[in-house]
Order: sequence, then C-alpha cells, then structure tokens
Amino acid sequence: MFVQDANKKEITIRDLAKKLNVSTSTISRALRDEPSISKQTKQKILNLAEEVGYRYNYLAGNLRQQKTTTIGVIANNLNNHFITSALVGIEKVVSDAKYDLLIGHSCETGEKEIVHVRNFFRKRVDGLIISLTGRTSNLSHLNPFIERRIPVVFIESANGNSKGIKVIIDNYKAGFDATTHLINQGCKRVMIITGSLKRRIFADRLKGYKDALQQRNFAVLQECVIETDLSEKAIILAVDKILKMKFLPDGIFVNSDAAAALLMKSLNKAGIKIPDDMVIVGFNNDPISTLVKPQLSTINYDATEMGKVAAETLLNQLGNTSDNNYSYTVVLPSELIIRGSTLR
Amino acid sequence: MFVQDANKKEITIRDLAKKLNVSTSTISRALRDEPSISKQTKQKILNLAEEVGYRYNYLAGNLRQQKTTTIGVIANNLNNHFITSALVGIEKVVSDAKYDLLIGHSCETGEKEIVHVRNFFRKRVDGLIISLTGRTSNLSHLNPFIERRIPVVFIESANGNSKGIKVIIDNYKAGFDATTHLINQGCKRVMIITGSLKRRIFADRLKGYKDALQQRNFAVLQECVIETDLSEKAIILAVDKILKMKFLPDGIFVNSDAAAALLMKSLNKAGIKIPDDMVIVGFNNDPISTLVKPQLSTINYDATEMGKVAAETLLNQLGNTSDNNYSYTVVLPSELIIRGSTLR
DNA sequence: ATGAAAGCGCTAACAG
DNA sequence: CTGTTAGCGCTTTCAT
Repeated sequence: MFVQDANKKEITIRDLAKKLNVSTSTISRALRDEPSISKQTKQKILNLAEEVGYRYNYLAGNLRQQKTTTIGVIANNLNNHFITSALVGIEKVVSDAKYDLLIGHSCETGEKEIVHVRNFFRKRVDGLIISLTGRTSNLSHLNPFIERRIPVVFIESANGNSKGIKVIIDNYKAGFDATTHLINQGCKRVMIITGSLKRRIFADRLKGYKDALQQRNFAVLQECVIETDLSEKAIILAVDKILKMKFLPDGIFVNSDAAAALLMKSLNKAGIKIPDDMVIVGFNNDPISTLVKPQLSTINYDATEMGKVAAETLLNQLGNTSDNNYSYTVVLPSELIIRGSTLR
Repeated sequence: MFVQDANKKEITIRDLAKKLNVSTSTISRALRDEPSISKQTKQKILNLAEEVGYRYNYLAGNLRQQKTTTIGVIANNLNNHFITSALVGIEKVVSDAKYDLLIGHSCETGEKEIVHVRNFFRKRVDGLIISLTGRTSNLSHLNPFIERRIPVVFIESANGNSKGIKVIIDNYKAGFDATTHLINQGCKRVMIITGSLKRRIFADRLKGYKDALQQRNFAVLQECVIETDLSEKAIILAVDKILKMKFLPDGIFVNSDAAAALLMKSLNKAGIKIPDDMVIVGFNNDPISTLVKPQLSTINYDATEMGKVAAETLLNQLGNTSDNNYSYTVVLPSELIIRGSTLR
C-alpha cells in the first residue's frame, strides 16, 4: 500500500487544466490568486487542487522566474553561543518572510568558507549572511556576489572596507569600557586575551583596550596581549604563559565568556583567587557567565537581535541593483555588565 | 562598472554550444565528464566555460532530474548544546556528500514544526532529519514523506512506533544508571526532573529511574517526579517546589546539564550545599558541566557523532523505495561520568 | 476573464 | 563520439 503511494505520479497544473477544461495559464493564475480570474473558476480550481493533492513545483517555478527564495548563511563556528543565538534570529526573520535558509559551516577554516561561498553562489541564493573565520583576510571569493549586487551581510565580522553590509557592535567602545572598568577596579596590570587579530572585531577591541590604558597613563605591554583562537587548548596554553610571567596581571579582559570561564577555572586550580587576586571580564554575556562562581562581568549585546537585524537588512536589499546603499554598517548597542568576577 | 556586471546575462550551455559549433548535449556531457566525449572536445569546452564564466544552472538541472540534492533539518531548539553539536555532525556529512542543508527551527512549538515539515515537503527535499518538539504527539504531518518513502530520520526523539529511522542512545539504561549511581552514593530520596514525557526519550529515562528505584526497594513517589520543559523558568519553579517539600530529596537526576547547573546555583543560593546536602547528576556532558563547581556528574554521549550517524543513515536511504529498511533504530553508546556533584 | 504559444536551461532517449 | 528531439512544470506575453 505504501509502495503504491510511493509510485504515485505528481499532479501538475496540466492535469488540473485537463480535468477542468481550462488552460494551464488559468490554473497558474488561480493558484497565485491573481485578480484577473473569476471567483468561481478560482474556487473550482482550488478545490480540485486540494482534492487531488496537488503540490506546487518550486523547481519549475523557480527556473521560470530565475530566483530561489533562498538565503545562505555561512557560520564560522556552530559550537558558539553567539552564532547559534544569531542563527535563531536569522531563521525567524527569514522563515517569516517565506524564504528558505541554507546553512554552511566553515568550522573556522578558510577553505571551507570558500567552498561554501562558491556553492551558494552556484546555487543562486538570493542573499548571503556570513560570519567570517578568523583566518579570512582575502575576501575575493565574495566577488561573484558583489559584482552582481547580490546582498552580502557580514555579521559580527566587519573586515576592512570590503563591500557589503556589516552588522556589528561598537567593539572599540566595548574594549575601551571593559578595560576602563578593570582600571577603575584598581588594576595596575591589565592583560587582554584576544581572538585572531585578523578579524576586525578583535582588532577594534584591542584598540579600545590600548586607548583605555593610555588614557590612564598605563603602558601597553607586549606580553600583556595574548592572541589566540579562544579555543580550549589556547586558553590552557595562555594560562601556562600567565603563570610563568614575572609580574602576574591583576586584571584580564577575555574576549569570550566560555574562554573566560575556562580561564577562571584554570587559574583557580593554580591557586589564584578571583576576584581577590585577579579580576576578569568576559565578552558576550553567554548563559555560562551567570552559572560560574563568581559570576562573570561581561559585555552584553543581543545576538538574536543581531541575527534579526542582519536578516531584515538583507531582505530589504533584495532587488536593489544600484550601487547606492549596497555597502554600509549597522551598529547595535552593547553594554558592560558588572558582576562578581570584577568586584572586590 | 559594477552595475554593468550586475546586468551581465548568464551564460548557458546553448551559448557555449554556439561558440564551439557543437550541440548542447555535447556540452552537457562534457561538463559532467561523461566518458563518451573525447578528451579534446572536453578540454575545449571546459576551457571556454572557464573563460566566459559559465555557471551551471541547478534550477534547470534539478527540474529536469526531479531532485534537489537538499536535506532538510528541523531543530526543536537551537539554543541547546546538544542540537547544535548534532548540527555540526550533520552539516559535515551532508556537505561532504555535496548535498545542501536547509534548516528550520521549530522553537519547541508544534505549529512551527508542522509549517517547516510542509515547507520542506513542498520544496522537495531528498530527506528529512528532525528533532521533535516536546509537544509533538501526533506525527501525521510527516505522512507525505512516509507515504512517498522519502527518508525521515528522528534524532534523539524516537516517538512510539512511527515509521522512519531513529537515532538515539539507550535512554532507559542512562536513566537506570544515573539513578543507581545516586542510590549507590547513599541517596534515600531520589528525585527526577524530566523534560516533556510526551517525548519518548524522557519517558524512557523515567522508566529507567523507576526501575532502578524498585530494584533497590525504594518507592517511586509522585512528588519526586517533576515534569518540566527544562527551561530556565521551569527550573526556578522546580526549585521553589523542592524547597517547600516536607522531606527534601537528597539526590536529583536532572535531564539536562544546563538545567542541572542552574538548579545547583539556585539550591546553593537557598543554602543547600552540593554534594554535601544533596547530590546531582545531569545529562549530555555539555561543556558547562566541567565549568561549574562542583563539576557535574552526567551522562555522556557524542552529539556530533549522533548527527553524523543520522546524516549517513539518511544518505544511505536515498533511492530506497522499498518498505524494507525504511524503519529501524540505531542505538549509540552512552556512559555515566562521575564528577564532584555526586562525590562526598 | 481566459487561452495559445513560447521558453526558462538543462538532460536523456534514440539515432547515427 | 556526437546530434536531434522532446520535455521537466511552470510563467508570461500577446491575443481575444
């Protein structure tokens, strides 16, 4: 019985047309609810379609109309609370707008990013949302999109002056605020653990960190800037490095909450007490930041909202073939949240 | 200059055919590297295609071949470490196989699940991977897939005897092991905080919990089974409930690590010490389980591996129109990990 | 308000 | 090894 069903031929508008003795154009128009078709014929057609289980063939429709109603998302790291939260926002907006969401995972590797970009281009997505990997410096793989004015939105990953729309927070300010807070808490030796400085967001935060120090007449020390990929391994290594330092830092600005939590745990294990011996501020306000003890001070911003804005911005761009408005930046708010890890 | 590019017409195989004075079939065959075409013509064609920037039109090809090379995934909750880890595995296998991944987020609501299932059916995905919401009891929306023998894989959400492939762990055993461990740690009053019992996975764990108690001659108390959606709010409510109990539990089996971590924090706040006053075992071995103090005992299994297996199983099913092998269950290993939260 | 006809870009059966 | 032909299922002029 099931096998029978499996072999059932799909109903096409031609079948409907035949049964009702009208043309396929009429069927097509009725199904799309065009005003030119009379109420009665429309009703007849809709009823029959329902009855025989007709399903619209997007393959054919899309070919005819040369569009896919599909948005591509390329995530640099799906094991990341920020990205998945942003994805929630993107999915909501995109699916509410009746678009489909194609997803690719670059896994922080440049080659995979390129493969996915190419693939999405060939698959003719109507737009692209991308969070660049830390290793991406050359964006030429995006040229096919840019040349054709297919909207590209960079989320949380503005990269120099590339074309396209950037949705970010003010990372300079966030870095400045976090660092200033540490200084205000009495820190004399503030360290920063940053992600890849190839990524503009981290470079901006670092600049904020440096300016905050200089404003208070603190030297910016080479050894107090540790560039990592913020992975578990990298944090373990960073801890080793810290513990071997002649002068321990008394405050650390860590560019991710997950990394900050891990750092805190490792420092604890080495006998360093937070916040008594050292204070720590994280980034992102991940759920984890309130589950560790002490709770983490952090920079908060709404990742899901950022995803929504990215998707809305993208949808607004659709059909825009002019050069105007193709490239701009949206800056969303962020704030410092002070918790136990910096209070003593 | 860019605007010019934007208006550039797409090259088709017909264009290539004209330029080289061959037929479109030859072009088509050459591009697909069919052996029937001579090396020379192939080379000529490939060169020209490259030169003029030809891009294959999947819209046309897919229509012609009546397939999409697309897999749909419907996630019940993207704010969930298990799901996103599984997604990593799925994405890897699917994209390695040159398939595309369409994603939908049901957000734990049955209606959205239905909408996405319908949409993916109409979009003619070649297969579907789904993690059901806790509210899904009726699976009739999947019938269109099942009737046509389009592969459906349930991940971490076996539901009764529905058709399709299930990829799960032995939740009965996991529940049994976790509970037995608590009893072995001296607990006389073990509580379980479970997710929606409409979901088979939770029902199975509960069964394991009950059997473990009975095997040791403990009564199964109604008040010691709290059914929730494992959300933050629900856990806060559960804590209230616990604190008001006449006899406090001395051990709690919580069906998610995130919930367990939050529970631990709230109990701490109420002056209850873990593991001294109460021991806790979580589920999933989320990263968070090692970042809280004490570290959480938990049930470990590999979510990414589960995603991979789900995707591989699905791809294996493609093209199988027979009733054999359409429905079966894959059980992956899981294990209890003992950490500080149950050691006293 | 409806129909006829052309065609989106590709593939496949058949012929040679 | 290559060409001819027909068509996948839909939309869209242009008629009427």
